[in-house]
Amino acid sequence: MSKSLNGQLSFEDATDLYSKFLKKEKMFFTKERISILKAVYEMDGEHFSVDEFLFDIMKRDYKVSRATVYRCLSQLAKSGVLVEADFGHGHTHYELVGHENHEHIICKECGKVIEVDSDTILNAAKKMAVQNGFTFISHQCQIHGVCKECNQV
Amino acid sequence: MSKSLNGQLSFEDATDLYSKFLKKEKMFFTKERISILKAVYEMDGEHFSVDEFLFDIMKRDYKVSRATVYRCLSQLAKSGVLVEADFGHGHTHYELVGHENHEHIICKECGKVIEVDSDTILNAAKKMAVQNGFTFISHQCQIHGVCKECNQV
DNA sequence: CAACTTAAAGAGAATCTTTAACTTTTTTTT
DNA sequence: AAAAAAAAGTTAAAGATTCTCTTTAAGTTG
Repeated sequence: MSKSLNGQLSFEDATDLYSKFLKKEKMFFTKERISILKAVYEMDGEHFSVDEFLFDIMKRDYKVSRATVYRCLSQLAKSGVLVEADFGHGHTHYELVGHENHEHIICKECGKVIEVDSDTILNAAKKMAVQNGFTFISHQCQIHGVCKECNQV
Repeated sequence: MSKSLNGQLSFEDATDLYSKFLKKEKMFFTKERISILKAVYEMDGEHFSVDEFLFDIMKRDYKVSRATVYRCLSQLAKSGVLVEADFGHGHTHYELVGHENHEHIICKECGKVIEVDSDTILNAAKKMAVQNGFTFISHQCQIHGVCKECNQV
């Protein structure tokens, strides 16, 4: 499976992963599901909430219902295309699998989220999982702090 | 500030932290707030949801309303007594500040959560924050996987 | 390809968690 | 003890997500 230059999962590979998942679950690759996967790739930014996604989907004139979006994004997460992330904002965020090892630094003041990579943390996480008898799927790390701008105020 | 043997914040220190926070915010240390702090220390297990907490509080015959519990737990988190954690179960969990550096390994199948310590991850998280211009407050790391029991099925 | 069977989409209600608004009670201050 | 302020209780509301039910679309079979 190839990765695009910036490390993010390519659309082709995503399609592949998703369709394999659907096949395994005896589900079908419907036109709505295709639309949603496409729309995911048309999102800008590293992560999005379901609401942001719905807003975007409306702009792009895809006609898919709220419930279907929820169902499909959850399937995409199970397929290994998306990762669910929680920044403590009261709702789930999704992001494309890609740089497998990125962490989020979240400003407690303004809510800003930036992403960083850490092989150290990824490897440590994998090791911990194995040591405790788990098969490793993914990890997420949120670092809470106060950003430079908010500190200056 | 002393820590108890297992590294967890002692009740006295917690009381101290909370009362300092309340003073700073010009709020008072009411009997309900005392009850809730006590009840937090009477919880068993490393982490609890608000619902589990409310259930426990009823068992122990503390008479505090749902809203007050929500308000107070949030204050305790701001005071540095509790830490908010999200395991993707749809609601917030709280846990006592203590082993500052523990991570959660969560089974995707059965939802079981176990805790592990990692200095490596803590230090890496601190370093990342500083490198990106943030003052470090805390970090949380969730490792998703499948536990031994679920893998055997 | 028409009839059948099954799955998925859509719509909206239901649920669950959390927050807000308002009223009553308790504290604090005078 | 009365007046003022804060917090607790209660209930309603909001927001996110899931569930249920009906309709529509997809595969399947004869």
